Amino acid sequence: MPKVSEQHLEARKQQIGAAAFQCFARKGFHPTTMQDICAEAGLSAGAVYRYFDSKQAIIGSACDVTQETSDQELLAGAIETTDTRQMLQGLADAFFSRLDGPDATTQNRAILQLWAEVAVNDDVRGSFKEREATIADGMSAIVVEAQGRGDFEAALDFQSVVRAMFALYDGFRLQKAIDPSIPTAPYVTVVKALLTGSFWTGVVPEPAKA
Amino acid sequence: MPKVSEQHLEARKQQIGAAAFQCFARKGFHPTTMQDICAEAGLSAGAVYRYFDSKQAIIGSACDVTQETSDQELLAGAIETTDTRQMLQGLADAFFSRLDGPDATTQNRAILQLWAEVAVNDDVRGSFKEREATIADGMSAIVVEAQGRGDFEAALDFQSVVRAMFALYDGFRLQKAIDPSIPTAPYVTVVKALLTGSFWTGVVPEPAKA
Amino acid sequence: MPKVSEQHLEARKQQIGAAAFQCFARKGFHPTTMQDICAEAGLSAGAVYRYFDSKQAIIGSACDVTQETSDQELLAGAIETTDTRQMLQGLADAFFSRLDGPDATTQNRAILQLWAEVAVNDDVRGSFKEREATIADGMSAIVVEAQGRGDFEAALDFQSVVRAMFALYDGFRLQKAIDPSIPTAPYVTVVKALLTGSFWTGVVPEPAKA
Amino acid sequence: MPKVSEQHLEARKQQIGAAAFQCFARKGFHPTTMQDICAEAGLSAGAVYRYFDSKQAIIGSACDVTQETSDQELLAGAIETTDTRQMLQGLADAFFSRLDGPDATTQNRAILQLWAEVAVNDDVRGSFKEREATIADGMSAIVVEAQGRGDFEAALDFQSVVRAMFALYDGFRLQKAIDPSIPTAPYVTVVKALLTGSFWTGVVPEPAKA
DNA sequence: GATGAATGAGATTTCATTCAT
DNA sequence: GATGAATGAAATCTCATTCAT
Repeated sequence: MPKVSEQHLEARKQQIGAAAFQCFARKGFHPTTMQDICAEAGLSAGAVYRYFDSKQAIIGSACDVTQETSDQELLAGAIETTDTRQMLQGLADAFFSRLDGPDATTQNRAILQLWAEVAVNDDVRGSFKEREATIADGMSAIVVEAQGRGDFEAALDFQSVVRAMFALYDGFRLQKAIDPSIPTAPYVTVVKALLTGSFWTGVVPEPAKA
Repeated sequence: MPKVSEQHLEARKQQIGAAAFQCFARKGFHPTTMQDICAEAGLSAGAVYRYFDSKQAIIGSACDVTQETSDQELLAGAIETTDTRQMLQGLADAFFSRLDGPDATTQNRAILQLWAEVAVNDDVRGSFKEREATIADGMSAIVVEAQGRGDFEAALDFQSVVRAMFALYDGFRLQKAIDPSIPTAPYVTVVKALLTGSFWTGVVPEPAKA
Repeated sequence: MPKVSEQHLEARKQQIGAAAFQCFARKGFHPTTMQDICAEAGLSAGAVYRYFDSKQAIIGSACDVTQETSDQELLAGAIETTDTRQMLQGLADAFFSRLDGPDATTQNRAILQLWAEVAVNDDVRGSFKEREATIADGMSAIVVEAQGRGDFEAALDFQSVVRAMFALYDGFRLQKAIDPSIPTAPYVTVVKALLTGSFWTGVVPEPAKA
Repeated sequence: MPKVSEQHLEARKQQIGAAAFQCFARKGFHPTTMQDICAEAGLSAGAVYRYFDSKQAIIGSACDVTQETSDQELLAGAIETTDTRQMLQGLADAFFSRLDGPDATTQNRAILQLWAEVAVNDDVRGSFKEREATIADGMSAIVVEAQGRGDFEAALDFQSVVRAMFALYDGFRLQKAIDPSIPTAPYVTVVKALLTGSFWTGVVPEPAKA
């Protein structure tokens, strides 16, 4: 009966992964002990090791899980919208709404751990960059499109524009990880204003090349 | 002659702190062993423990050192400029130039470690938040001023504006920590464009409530 | 089946405690290393720490174990005897016979370590005094009884009489700890003589208050 | 000028020895660190090592110092008294008065440490036994004399009698080390009573072999 | 002679991992 | 499949001792 086994195996991995995730968000990867994970998962050490080869493997798995996989879908939906402003606002709402969920703080803190690990651990950096690249590609397409439509200044490096969008998201996530009481809504308003031209209300000089 | 001793003590602390900083940027706080730090500092374990009570103390010290203290000066200089655009551009140049220094990558990676630790370790969170608050206050003054001058949309929550500025900085730092080859200049151009109204070139709707 | 586990746990604690006891008697508490104890117990460091939280805990446990618990029974038996002389002789035989057992020297040396520790370590002093008090109470009852019967000089402070009895026991134990070859029997004879009036054979003056 | 040097050297040794003694009484030999001793003596580590080769040497020296050297004189004085009772009372007063001096507790606790060490450390055992033997010899002479005079039961093993006297002294010292509040006077009364026949007031049987 | 910074061996303790049951 | 006792390498930290100044 490989089906049952398969399912069971997947379920257990899930269970252990979720437990580990909690622990990691709470204490960080390295201070978390296997005992912590076992206790959180309600399993014995032996059991955990049946499903994961090592603590590193659990960390690796947690790193993979950490990044939302639905990013793609959000982007795919967005690109069909041809009104740039509307699309940006939709995207912003979609992305930032994830920072207000019930376990957003857990998520955010775990992601901080992930970033720190990625900066330092070659094993997880690879897949991290890959995933980032995928989303970045999706965003790039959107940015280029908007530039084509004449909504974003065409002279700007589109990759840097994508980076700025990422930064506005991740940088805020960082702040909420450290202080979860920060309200999301007014921040999103500012982000929308920045991206859609209602932030700066002063004089705008003639384009560089006049 | 306590002067000599005092100076020596400070110098050694500096030396050990710098060594630890390197290690932390390279491996993270917890995977770094005292041996690593001793080797990097060229000292024996006993010597290191004459200057720091524990590894935790070294981490704490590194966390304090990590944040640039010159932020204040930059802001102090900026607030005297009354041309908002010019001021923002100056600020952006000043801040972002720090991400291209010779050991910027070390700095950036160490800061990732710091963020991760702050999210998880009450002992370092306190002083971290304090320092952040100080800078945030400086920025707030600038933002409020700019809103007063009619350069930033007055309806925007000024705290959120500050957060967005932080995010644009820290979020990019995160990216450079993970991939140091990213060029800073085009990103700074985008940031300036965002903040000074030359990013969005499409139609700008009438203010929400006209 | 918690029974097995419970029993196992107790057995292991016993085993480790006994091993530690040997080591302590051989080298003293502080010069004994955990390695010594592990080796004596035939266990790894990790195993030992599953049953005791720290070396201090092992010392504490050894201190508790060190004092014979059967003292009470001896005294309980004694108090039923109404012939003071016979009772004292029985008690002396019972107590001192313990100084000639196979591992009496180990015991004696361990007790020296205990005394030294008690004088210096608040943590173990408490329970030590408690246990001593219990035995002292038992002895006191006997002494008061004997005074009531007119066998011991009534004017003597009964607590000091008890102390003298303790001293005759512990002081000899001290000697045997240092030189185990000292024979017990002639010493016991002297003790009996002292307590039952056949030691001093010279003139006895009239009682103080004549 | 060897004289000055000699004197200086002796003075420093004294100073260090006294400091060490305090520390030992307070914490025991092994938990006492060289730093403790240096601090107590008001000297640097280097200075201490100029006068003592090692910590062991300091312990050894402390062990030598610990035992009162005036024992001999007391005994020498005593043996000239021909009234056994008077002599015993004088001896008891002389010896026990030492347990009430200002730093008697320090002394007592240090001696506990010494005993524990002697039981365990061959290096100090030798000189300890020697010194004990000297005093024991002095006491033996007194006891034999008293037996000759018909004051102590002649059938008793004189060495065991000496041991009993030691025990009454050391055993009480042990008690005072642990609880310094115990009063000495009533105890001495009991000791005198035991040794001079006024303790047991009941019927005394005929000598074993009549 | 004196200092006290430095050494480095060694002590205690933890924890990822294994394996007999 | 699951358990959890056992392992032992490795980490943090201490402290007796030395030696340049």
